[in-house]
Amino acid sequence: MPEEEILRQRLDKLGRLREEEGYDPYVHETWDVKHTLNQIRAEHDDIEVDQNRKDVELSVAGRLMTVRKQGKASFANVQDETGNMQLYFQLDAMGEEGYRFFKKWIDAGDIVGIEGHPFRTKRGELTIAVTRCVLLCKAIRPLPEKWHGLTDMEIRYRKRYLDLMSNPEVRDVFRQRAKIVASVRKTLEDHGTLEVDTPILSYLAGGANARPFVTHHNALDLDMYLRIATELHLKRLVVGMMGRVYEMGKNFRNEGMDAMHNPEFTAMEVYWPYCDYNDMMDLTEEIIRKAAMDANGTTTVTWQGTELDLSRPFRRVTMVDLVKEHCGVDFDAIETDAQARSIAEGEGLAVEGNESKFKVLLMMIEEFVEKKLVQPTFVMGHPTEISPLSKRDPEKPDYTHRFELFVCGSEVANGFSELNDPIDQRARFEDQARLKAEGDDESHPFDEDFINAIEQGLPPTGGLGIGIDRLIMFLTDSRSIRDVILFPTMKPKA
RNA sequence: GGACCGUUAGCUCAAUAGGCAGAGCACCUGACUCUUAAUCAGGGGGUUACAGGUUCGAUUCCUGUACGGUCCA
Repeated sequence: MPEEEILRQRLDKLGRLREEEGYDPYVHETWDVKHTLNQIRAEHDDIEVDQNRKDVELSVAGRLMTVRKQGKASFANVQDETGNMQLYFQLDAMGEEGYRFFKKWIDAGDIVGIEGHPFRTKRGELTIAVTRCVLLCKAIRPLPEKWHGLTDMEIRYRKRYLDLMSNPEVRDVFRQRAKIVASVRKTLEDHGTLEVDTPILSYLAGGANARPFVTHHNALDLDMYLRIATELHLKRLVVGMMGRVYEMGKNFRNEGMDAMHNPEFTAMEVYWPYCDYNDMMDLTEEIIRKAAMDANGTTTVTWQGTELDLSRPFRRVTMVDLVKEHCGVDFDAIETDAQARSIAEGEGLAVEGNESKFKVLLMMIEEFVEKKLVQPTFVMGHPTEISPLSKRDPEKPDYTHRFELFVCGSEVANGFSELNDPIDQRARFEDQARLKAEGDDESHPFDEDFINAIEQGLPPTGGLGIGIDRLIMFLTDSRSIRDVILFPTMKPKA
């Protein structure tokens, strides 16, 4: 049946309901919901077969998902946000008029208010024996198939409301998401960290190496950017003596989409003055462990068949040591860039042009190591060249006190001791500007006011960013980032 | 960006060595006072994603496009 035909039929029925009964299903504003369905299931589990507790008055509301109409007695299943329950409609209990109205006008997909008593059928199912059924809202589009649910991934993402109503387990993922987010906030706040809001719309998109989305402010006649990170604003707050601060919110990066990337995603960034990257690694572990406990009640996680043990300390190992371990190459012994390039080529890596040895080190990590980091692993010691905001390792100034956390081959967190030497910071930005001039559109922009801020004096500070969507993916065993974002970015269909 | 796969009724899926496009759910009519994927009887519902090509004939074969999925970069 064409969709318009279904709509036409339902609109026709709606018209007849208004005409013949003088009943408008869209005028209702409230229903006194006294019980949720799960609550009833828990409280009246002791009712025996064939027993009807007429002394108990129930009042619930929800969407009818299946309807089994018979002559003078019918059944249906109603769903609310906690679960679903069978309803028993019986002429004798509802009265002639109430039963007739139900049978003639109420259909699967409609929203109803129900009053009745708990009882258990001969087949043993806890059921509400309906005394009153009020049509609170009429649906004029059909439900997805009741047995298989909605399986078409495209429709599930584009019309999430259909996915949520017909696949209850999807709602559980987003409940877990809320628990994880709350848990992260609680952990941070337990450590005296203040939640703040910094601009999403900004005239400079810094704090990470990524291409921003560009928009335009008409009144100012100014191109503006959606933020790619919160870092530079949060560190200004530390300069301003706000102490420990964090922000959890959306970042936007103008890049490809796949199972791990959505153009808009949720990140949490936190900055603690007088702490370093080791403290941030400790904090990362604490946040993740507590989130797992709060969401799942355990620190053992299975993601797509791989068991992850979050209870043990996460391994901490430098990039140089990882390349030594996985490729047998000692970068500390490499003198020149050319030497590094030829070694990488010997390992089968296509190195083009004049990559520095530090860029080659990064490429080797990405190519040969990252995928193998299944259990949570802090990769440390990133080259200064690729870390324009990180403090140098005083022992090895070409490297920084930085880490990234990898889980199942994916980056979940990134943190470092913050660079607070304003002279060095200016030089790093100048390097980035040079890269930009050479055509690198992911180079970090030069932010003069940020330099001014740290010229005022940024205390020694540890900073950390966590990819919240990815963390949620691992804790909810979700294959794609789209499964943990309610309305993922989709290309328009037509 | 590349490779592969998918797109048939609102939903879940069939079908043809190239020959009238089918089922279940949902929808409409009727029967039924313990059903639960209710059942029974009847009915309506299709530009087979879109655009071309080959052919007497294309949903099926070919080319392209769109959207989606999986893997790779």
